[in-house]
Amino acid sequence: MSDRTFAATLAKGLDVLACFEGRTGVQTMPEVVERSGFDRATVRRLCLTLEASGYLVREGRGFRLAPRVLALAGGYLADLDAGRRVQPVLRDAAEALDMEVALATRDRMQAIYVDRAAPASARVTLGLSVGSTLPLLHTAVGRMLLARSAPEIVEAALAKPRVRHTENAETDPDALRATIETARAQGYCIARNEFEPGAAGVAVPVGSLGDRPFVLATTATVNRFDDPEALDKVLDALRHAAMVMGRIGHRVEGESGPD
Amino acid sequence: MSDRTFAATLAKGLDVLACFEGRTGVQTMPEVVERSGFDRATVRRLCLTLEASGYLVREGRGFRLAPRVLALAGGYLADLDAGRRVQPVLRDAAEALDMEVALATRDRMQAIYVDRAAPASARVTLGLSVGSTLPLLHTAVGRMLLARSAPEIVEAALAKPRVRHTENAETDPDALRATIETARAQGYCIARNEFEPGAAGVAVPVGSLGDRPFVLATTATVNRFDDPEALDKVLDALRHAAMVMGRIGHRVEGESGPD
DNA sequence: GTCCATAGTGCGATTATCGCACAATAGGGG
DNA sequence: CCCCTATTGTGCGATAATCGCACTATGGAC
Repeated sequence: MSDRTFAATLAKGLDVLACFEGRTGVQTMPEVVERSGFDRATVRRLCLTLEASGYLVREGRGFRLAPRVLALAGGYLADLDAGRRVQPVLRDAAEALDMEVALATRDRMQAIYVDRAAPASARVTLGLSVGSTLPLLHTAVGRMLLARSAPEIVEAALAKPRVRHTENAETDPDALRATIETARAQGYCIARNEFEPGAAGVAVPVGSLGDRPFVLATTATVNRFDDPEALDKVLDALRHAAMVMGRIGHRVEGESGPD
Repeated sequence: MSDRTFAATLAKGLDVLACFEGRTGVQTMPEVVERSGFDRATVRRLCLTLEASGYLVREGRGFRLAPRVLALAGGYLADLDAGRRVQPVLRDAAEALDMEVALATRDRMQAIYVDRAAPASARVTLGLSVGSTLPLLHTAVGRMLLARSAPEIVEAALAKPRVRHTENAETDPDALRATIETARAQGYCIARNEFEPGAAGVAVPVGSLGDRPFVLATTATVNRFDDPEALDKVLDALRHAAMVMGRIGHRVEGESGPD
């Protein structure tokens, strides 16, 4: 059926491209066929096109994402003016707290890191970077994002088949709803031991771009936030950073045009 | 003409998506029509599909890149294991030198930042972030990349219409070839005042992924590298970082499969 | 209200795309 | 060495996706 508002081939191509997220190493065509469910000939055509367009590179008998995809992310970050408006703030906060600090938003049913900073002393815990994704339900970032999302998003998140990342992950929908409600009410969210054992996260809101909420978050070992004073210090720093960063995406009127 | 190895619609869609790189703010459909050269109906169809697939978001009468594009970049970075293998090294080097340090590679005819780190004390100069692009000819990063690229790439770069970013930018092809050759010979590259007045950059090689070279680079004010000893210190730090980082993309055999 | 820029639709012609069946190639094991 | 299988590449007809023109609708500016 022909549809004037939808280019099926493009959508399929993007699906194929998405098959390369999350999997490290090269992917062979049979693997992509398996994951995408498309016909072998179709996958071949799409992969070759993606290669010709620079988004994939051939390596041996398989394909791999090309640095071209970074350019798209660069466009998004440039739009936020991340280099100037986000990075310095994250760095200052990270250094002040001696903890990793990240800016995140929501992409579909996941939280996604937009940018991050960490002091040299910070221990590498999860190895997250720009574009890394986290679950919405079992992280402070995710819950804070949900707290600022439309109810149908929250319900959709709760409806999805839940994966327990740790023993301590809360799985009861009502309890989760309550956590999210609390986050909304108190203006911050904290989660311990639910995504990664021994790790805890804190998140606070930072404006939004369109209807996309953003949050500032930090991660540390669980005990780091036990002392209320320590937690306050972290919250203060994050909120200060949030204030400095201002309303993300709020560019000065009329300066969107010039290069 | 039908082509079994090329999906025209996908390629066009990607072209449309690429129209959103580099431009900040929203783009209206007429603007995209202008830039892409496609028919209005085609652009509409492709934009709507990109929106449906989550790569664009509507905002008022225009479109904007969605955080979805970050997920692709995240896939690329995860493949490099950037969070664990790259970030800590960049951070250590940045702190040791008290300068911004970045990992870059080549995307088409541009240098592109893969990742970066900067100490809190570093002043924001250019506002670059992951996915930011730089010219190949007039930056240290670019020249070091060219020094490690196939001759035809170098010639293509030289053939492109050159833009002078500053008064001091070298424009003579032979002189540029010589600079690149020098970079290859001495194993590092330095450029001053050619891209941004008052700024200088230094770059050293760091292995490669497939046939894609990577470089480590740092930026500072011009006088920072005047003293040979200071330059040596910077080079040492960068080379040390390069060594620690090891051969990028060289994963341990057999660990590409498991999640 | 008119005017202009932008957005959305109908539809016929074209041809890109699909997906099967077949051929070629490449490893790997016996 | 040869066979067996997994993968890759190709021919081709049927299908319907895509194109692009012309027309209509919307909506903000004045």
